[in-house]
Amino acid sequence: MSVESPPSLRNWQAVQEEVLRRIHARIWKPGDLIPNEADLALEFGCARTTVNRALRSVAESGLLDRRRKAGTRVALQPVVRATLSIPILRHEIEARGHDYTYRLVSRQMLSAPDTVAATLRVAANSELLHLRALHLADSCPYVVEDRWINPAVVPDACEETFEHISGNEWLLINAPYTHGEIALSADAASRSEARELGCAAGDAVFVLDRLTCDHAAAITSVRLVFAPGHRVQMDL
Amino acid sequence: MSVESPPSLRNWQAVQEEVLRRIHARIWKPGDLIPNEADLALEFGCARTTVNRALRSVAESGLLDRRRKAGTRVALQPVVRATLSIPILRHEIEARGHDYTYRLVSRQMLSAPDTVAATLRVAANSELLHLRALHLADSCPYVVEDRWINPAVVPDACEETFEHISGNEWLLINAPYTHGEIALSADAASRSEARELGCAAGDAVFVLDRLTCDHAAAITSVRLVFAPGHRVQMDL
DNA sequence: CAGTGGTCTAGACCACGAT
DNA sequence: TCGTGGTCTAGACCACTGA
Repeated sequence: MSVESPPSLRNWQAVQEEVLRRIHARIWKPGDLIPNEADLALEFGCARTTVNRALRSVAESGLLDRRRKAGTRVALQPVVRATLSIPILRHEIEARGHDYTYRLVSRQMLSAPDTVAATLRVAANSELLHLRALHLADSCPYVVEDRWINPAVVPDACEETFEHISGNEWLLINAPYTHGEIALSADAASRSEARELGCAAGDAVFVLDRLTCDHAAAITSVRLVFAPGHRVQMDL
Repeated sequence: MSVESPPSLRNWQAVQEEVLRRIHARIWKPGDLIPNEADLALEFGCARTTVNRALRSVAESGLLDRRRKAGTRVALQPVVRATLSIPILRHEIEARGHDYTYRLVSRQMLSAPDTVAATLRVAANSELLHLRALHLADSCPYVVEDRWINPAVVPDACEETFEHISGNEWLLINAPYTHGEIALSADAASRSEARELGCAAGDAVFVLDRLTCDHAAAITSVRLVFAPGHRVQMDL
């Protein structure tokens, strides 16, 4: 008597695909309440756990809204989420098939300028380690790295010359962080950046500012200024 | 006789925290092989499933490398991953506490220029719907939207005037996609962009190019040119 | 081949939160 | 209050892949 008895979907990926198909085919429309996990498990012929895994995965991608008791709804306005992978600069350059060169421009202990002190949440005029370096791809300037390191958090950094390894790479290996912030923007190249990157002052450059922290303490802040034409790619 | 009997970690978040703590405290160093799931389950006093959930979660964040038979290792060079949320422009502006205004600049069926045809993977000279619009925050230009829509995939778009709803919002609601690509870059504002954004030609502007597809078919490509000073923020 | 992670199951209890 | 998703469990089988 049953109207249908489709082949069982026995793994969570198959369930996920079917769910995506239904959303996509508008069988479940934006805003619609979809059946609960137990019912879907019955329909699909699998355990509720499996349905849960599939729905959780779809929800993480933003297409479903799930709330206890309220049930699961197709998202009304799916928020586009894209994951940006930011490899170590050397790897990024080598992965593009270029030769990587690193050149340290300067390394000094400096009294923190106000803006930097505020960003790193240290007292004004604290002594910080400042690095400026250039990363090159096939001998062409690729990015300028301008970095402040908080020696109170990573004292070992003061022992490192940074002549043969970049702050970027050294810190990623030696200073695990718990959280941080990234900001992307476009800016006009300053005179010094232009000189280092081999472009004209005022040229539009892609800028990445990053702050990484270990619990409450700021480890380092960095400003990466990429040569004109740089693109960051992501998949949806 | 047992050397230790720490309180059980009974949920996967607690296990995850302990794992992160050990990585962070260098108890498990980069490159180290960590105990297998069964052993950890024993140690933590929970089911292997729970350990699996925790380790999978940490691995997704990039701090662990997991391979069958080879076991789980602390990542040698953790790749930084950050998730970028790209809301509907109207929501983005309203979320910042500004009044949102939308202004359609032009809407025409046009023969696809070569570069656009290549991007959307349609025949050269195909008829495409082209939109150009301005999104304003508190009456200040915020972003220029320049969009090409493939009517073969979303025929309904031809019925829409786009005078009161942006392509950005209409498509997100009416044209579910399966995948896509995003590219971020910095560019110099063109003469027309500068006029529309109220800045000077050549000013550095942040640009987001996006292509969204439904299976094999390209739905739309869009170029968003943000007013100077725009920043995109992400958390780590 | 054998050890590891990947997954499924059936059942259970719990936390949240809409009503 | 009580239905829903969130999670844990113990056990099982499987897929991959290093040795």
